[in-house]
Amino acid sequence: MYRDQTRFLIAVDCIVFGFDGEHLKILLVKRALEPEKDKWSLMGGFVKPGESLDEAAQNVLNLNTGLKGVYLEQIQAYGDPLRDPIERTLSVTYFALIDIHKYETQINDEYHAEWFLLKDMPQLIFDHDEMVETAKRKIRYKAALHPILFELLPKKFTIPQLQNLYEDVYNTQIDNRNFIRKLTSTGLLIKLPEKDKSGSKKGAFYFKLDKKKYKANFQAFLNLIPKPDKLVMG
Amino acid sequence: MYRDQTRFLIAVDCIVFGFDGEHLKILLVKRALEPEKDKWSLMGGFVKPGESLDEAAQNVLNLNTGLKGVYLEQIQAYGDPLRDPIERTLSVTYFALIDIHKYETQINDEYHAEWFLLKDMPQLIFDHDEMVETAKRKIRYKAALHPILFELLPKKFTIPQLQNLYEDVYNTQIDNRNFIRKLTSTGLLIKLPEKDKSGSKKGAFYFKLDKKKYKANFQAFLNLIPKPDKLVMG
DNA sequence: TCAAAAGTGTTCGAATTACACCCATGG
DNA sequence: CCATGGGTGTAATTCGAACACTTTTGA
Repeated sequence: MYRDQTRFLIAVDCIVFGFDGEHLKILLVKRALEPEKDKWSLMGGFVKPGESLDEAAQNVLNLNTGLKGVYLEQIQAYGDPLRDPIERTLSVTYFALIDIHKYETQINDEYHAEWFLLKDMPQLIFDHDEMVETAKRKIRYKAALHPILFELLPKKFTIPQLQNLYEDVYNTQIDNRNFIRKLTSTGLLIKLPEKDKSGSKKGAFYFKLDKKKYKANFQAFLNLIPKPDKLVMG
Repeated sequence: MYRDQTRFLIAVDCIVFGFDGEHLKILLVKRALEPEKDKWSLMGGFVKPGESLDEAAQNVLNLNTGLKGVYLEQIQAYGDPLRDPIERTLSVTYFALIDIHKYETQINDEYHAEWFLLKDMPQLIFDHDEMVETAKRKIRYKAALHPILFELLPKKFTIPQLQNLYEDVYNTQIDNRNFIRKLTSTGLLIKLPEKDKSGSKKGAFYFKLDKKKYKANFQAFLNLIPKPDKLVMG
């Protein structure tokens, strides 16, 4: 068999993004064990026998927040020998996109996770800050071409909400007429008869995703961001 | 410390691509140890204490081929509990892009790795076929936007060579006038005075990469492939 | 001299941008 | 009635796709 080979701890760490209508946020927890106990950290956990990586990530998320069936995507494996000072641990990172409103209270009550604006999040333990940077790059890169940001919104959402989201993710201003035209040309949206009156007197129509088209066209290239060439991607 | 947690074997597996002027090829080895001894396999190896993942991948490549400083990029971690029948092993895959001609003989003489056309490569062990499929998707995805395919060519190369490469990777025909125009508009190429006469009587001018611009513009979006929207990406 | 590949320009249509006004409503 | 954000159309430009002929030279 594979004698004489070293075995290592394997962890998954989740970068959980949410959107409050204005800004992208990240969900952090206070680390429960030494070292660095009570410092802010990504939510993570060790992979257990019998768990695949994807399952481990879903379990970590469920344990820390109570959420199930969340949109998760593997980002990268981090294997620096010294990244965990106690014992060498390989970490596989995932990003998670969740509808912040649906779970906001639940999270704060039952669990001790907390949302932070990306701009003023605290420093994290180990190499977690680097992981967050990579996750931010990855989400920008991917969302420039694929409609993943819908995962951050409720089932019913308005176009101004969506535009705010894109504007925050790319830190840019988007012309609303062009944005709407491109958006409707994708055929991904279904207009609902109701309006959201919370944002303005006139109210904005709700839309929902056309699930079938969403799944069928997920790999197709979008171009909702003007001149993505100027953005630094990677 | 982290007691009561299980440790696992960690491997890296490299999907090594080369280009013979006509077609993309993949470099495979005969597996040296049981189980599945002497079956075709990706080149891989266990991660050792003190080795980062990137280092482990470079070492695997160096051990199997003698190559150093190769273009390597992490693709994905595979963690299915049963993917290795002997003992659970996490595998982190990398793709490598190398100039096939520079190393062709060396590889065949000293090592027992062998180049295969992607179209008629043998079946591989474990989940290696799936890894290759993912690597192919990844390289197509990335090369549609970033100039990584240059890594497959010698320092001096001709535009027809480059076009063959793109045509093979995307299994499509590209109009040479449009291709040249887009290519020169990137400013990445420097024309050399010499010609390559091996491909035609007239001969084709050699070009080399403008390394500075290559590095500076690596993240910029290219669009050398007509209508990438129609390709399945992911 | 001719076969075979390299190299070069222009036209057309589609897609993207820039841009300004009316609409609906709650206060 | 008016302030606020939501929603709509058009013209100008840019970008990509389609397309055919001339050049070079070794055999």
